[in-house]
This record gives sequence, structure tokens and C-alpha cells, in this order.
Amino acid sequence: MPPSPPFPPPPPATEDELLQRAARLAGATLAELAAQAGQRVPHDLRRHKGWVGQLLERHLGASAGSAPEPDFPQLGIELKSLPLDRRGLPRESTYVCVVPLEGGQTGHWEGSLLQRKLARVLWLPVEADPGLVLAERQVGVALLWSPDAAEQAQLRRDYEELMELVAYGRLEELDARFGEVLQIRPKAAHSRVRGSSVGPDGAPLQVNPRGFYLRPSFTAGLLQRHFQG
DNA sequence: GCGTGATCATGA
DNA sequence: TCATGATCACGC
Repeated sequence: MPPSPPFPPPPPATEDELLQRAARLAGATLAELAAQAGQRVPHDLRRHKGWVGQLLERHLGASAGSAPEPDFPQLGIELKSLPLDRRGLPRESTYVCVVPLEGGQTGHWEGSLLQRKLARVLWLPVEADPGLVLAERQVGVALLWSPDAAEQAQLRRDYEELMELVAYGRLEELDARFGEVLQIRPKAAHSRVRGSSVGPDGAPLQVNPRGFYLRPSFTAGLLQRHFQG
């Protein structure tokens, strides 16, 4: 019997180590990964929405917890699971990070939390067709991605456009339709949650917290860029 | 309560 | 079918 590796594993020391761990997940079912983690597979995700992502985090040794920084701080790499439908297209937008609603951030792309989180992302595709039982869904081949010049430019344009509205206190007229590849949507336990922001006149204002999300068309594009033509 | 992990549920 | 706005669970 080969010795069982420790579980959960410690944070990967190098990028290669992370990639090797991720490669071993390809083809595994969620049932297999849950068993290795000593967990039971929920019947559905309705009350376990982050379960798949957190299971993958544990298998890879992610350490950042809920801190606002990449999942592997030493490596500067963010981990994202990507739920795919039967066509291989993303079913959902991808949450990236909270939108800074009051000061602190300049609105400049460089150095922003969003830019740091998207600088290097380990995408882990996971089957997510509604017709597939959760336990039988398989993990796909991981992709360590950085935005290319075009993607970077588009992200930056959207970020600056969106943050300009935020900076001018025009949050109330900002909705999910803004942004070509990046959007801002509510991100809270529920719609009654309030957080501090600033109104158009500069006066303090309490609003529902927001998050940055990548549109499915954007993640579909980066998958195609790497796995197809 | 906040930021993380996300998916759900509804209307167009 | 699809995007938006709403919501669920966890660690601290």
C-alpha cells in the first residue's frame, strides 16, 4: 500500500506543485473527491452553493480562506471553479471580488484587488449540466490563465468605466447591464444588507454591497482560446 | 457583519 | 433560453 498523502494537503510551495495537484483532479468525480475529503455529497447545491469550489480548494491546499486576496497568496494565483453545461460553455458568471464602494481604492486598474485576483487564475472546469447527478459530475483539465493583451485591455476599460460611476456616487443608476466582460451585481446575504458608500453629492449613503463578476461569454472565450483553435 | 465560495429563481 | 437581481453557507 502506498502511503496516503495528508489531507488536506499543505499549501503548494510552487506553481508546479499546484499544477501537478490540479492535473490529478482531471477526470475525478465529485463523489471521489468528497470521499477523499471525508465529506458527503449534498443532494443538490441549493443550500450548498459554494460546495464544489470549497471542495476543490481543500484538494489543492488553498489557504487564503475568506481574506480579500488570491487563494494562493505566495504564488499570486486565484482558484476558480467553472461550471460547464453539456456544450462545454460556462453556465454562470464568475464572482471575482467585492466592489470598493467608499474611498480606499483609486479606481485605477493597476494595483486594484480585481487586477491582482485576475492576474493569474487557475480555472478548474466542472461538469454542471442539470441532468447530471452532482456526485457523478467530473472535474476537467485545469487551465492556468493570465489575461492576454486584449483581455487585459477590456477588463481595464470595464473596470475604469464601472469604478467611475461608483466614484461619482452614481451607484443607483449602475446595474448589471454595464460592462462588456465585467459587471457589477449585488453580493450579499440578502437584499436588506447595507454597506457604506457615497452619494452623488458626496454624502454618506447605505447601499446593498456589490461584487464584480465576469460574464459567461468572457470565460467561454478564454476557454476557447486555450482549449480550441 | 464582511468577504469568501458560488448557484438559484424569476421575468423578459 | 438567458441575464439580472437575490440568495445560501462558511470562517472569522
